[in-house]
Amino acid sequence: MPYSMLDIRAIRQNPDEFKAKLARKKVPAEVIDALLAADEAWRSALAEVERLKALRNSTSEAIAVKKKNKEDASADIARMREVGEEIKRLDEMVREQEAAVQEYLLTLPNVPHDSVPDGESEADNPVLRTWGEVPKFSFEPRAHFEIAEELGILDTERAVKITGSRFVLYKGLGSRLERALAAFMLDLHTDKHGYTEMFPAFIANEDSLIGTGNLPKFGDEMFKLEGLPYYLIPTAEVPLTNYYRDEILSVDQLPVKFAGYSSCFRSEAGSAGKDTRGLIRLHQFQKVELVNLVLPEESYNVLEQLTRECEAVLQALELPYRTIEICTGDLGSKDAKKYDIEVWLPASNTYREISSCTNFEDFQARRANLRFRRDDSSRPEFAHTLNGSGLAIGRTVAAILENNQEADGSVRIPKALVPYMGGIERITK
RNA sequence: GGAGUGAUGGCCGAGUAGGUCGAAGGCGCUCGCCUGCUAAGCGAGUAUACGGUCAAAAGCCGUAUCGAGGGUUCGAAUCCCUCUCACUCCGCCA
Repeated sequence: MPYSMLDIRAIRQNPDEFKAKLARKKVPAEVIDALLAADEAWRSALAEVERLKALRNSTSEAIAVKKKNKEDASADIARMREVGEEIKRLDEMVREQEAAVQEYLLTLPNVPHDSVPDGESEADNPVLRTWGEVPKFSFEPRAHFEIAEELGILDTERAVKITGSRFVLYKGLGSRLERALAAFMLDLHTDKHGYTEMFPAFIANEDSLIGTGNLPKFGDEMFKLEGLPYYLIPTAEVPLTNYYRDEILSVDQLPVKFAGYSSCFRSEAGSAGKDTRGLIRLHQFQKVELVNLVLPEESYNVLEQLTRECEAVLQALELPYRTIEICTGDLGSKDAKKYDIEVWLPASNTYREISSCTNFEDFQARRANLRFRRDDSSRPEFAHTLNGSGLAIGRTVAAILENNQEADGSVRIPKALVPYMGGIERITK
């Protein structure tokens, strides 16, 4: 039952190593000490209550024998009645201590991989590679939301009326473009990269969200259904990673490669005032997400491969991008190592995140109890999980509109997408 | 939403007047034997988690687990309560 993101036994054996590694994620050493103290208290209470339970079990057997032989067992029964009370009391203590240990383990962040560069913030993320030519315009490039409104393919005002701010409504060829991108990305990943297409429910339960690491810490980043233990998924990562939760896979089932299309819902708590216009930051956006479940020894190779698979989408769409490596100061709580892919957005004259590719190692697998067996006689091991956006569709739309805009306000459809647009090569007024 | 039935190990499936049941039996699987291929046959083995022991693994010891949680009891797969899920029928519905 004890799910944990970190291996408590490993922490017991090498507390200093964990303190040092977690210090890179700004976890004070005292937290590890407190965890170990709670763990010690839990284990000693557990040892005591198990000793009493063993006594009760053996005595109960003796009572059964005595009764069968018509002997008097009342002294044993009276004694066990007291032992039972003591067990009840100690069980309560064990429960409390175990909950305390779990609380620590569920809220501690993942350990960053040794290769992750040190850094304080996103400003310190090294650029790994840059692809494509940044377009030159003979005019002042306009923002995607201006282009889109003028072309009549996006209606933000009415979306606000219908729902509220940070929601949009695609219309006409805008809607078609969304649909075309989803289909194109899914086809690319299933046909070229060996993924299995998945279409999950957009609502997940609490166990699933604990499994991926969204709960208990990040509940306020999601929309919860009122009165129900359900949340709108913030990404298809949640259903896809939890697909094999509480299961033991055989080794020949690995690697698992799922490509899932879904809407993604985010409360965007704490982002007031940021990216308030356009398609960059919404409460709902669509995304094709890639999830990999792999052997531990392969996960870092797979991370490189996964990143290339996501980059392949931008290359096919002829959109300039760069790939950066996330430093310790910018690394997410769940992440062991992460690359971001950033697409060029001419209107803001900057690269903007359009995909994150992350290796969680066994962090999620522990929480989700997702294991595999190397062969029939070996013990189950935790798999490694990875995911990457391939890609966020709203931001891809924004990138196409801005990079492919023309002086007359029209927008070129990337060649690879034309078949998905029913042959339409250009969106005009 | 209404009525009913059910939930046991990888699968199927025994087991309710509480007692040595982690749980019969079968299937599957693994290893070995045997048969000049295959099939059949014979023998052995075949859950998970946690704690302890150990440098570690194996092994060994202990605890827990028969949908989940709680209760009764010296003792619960078996009795009681609550919940969840699945299936069937009715109603409703894209």
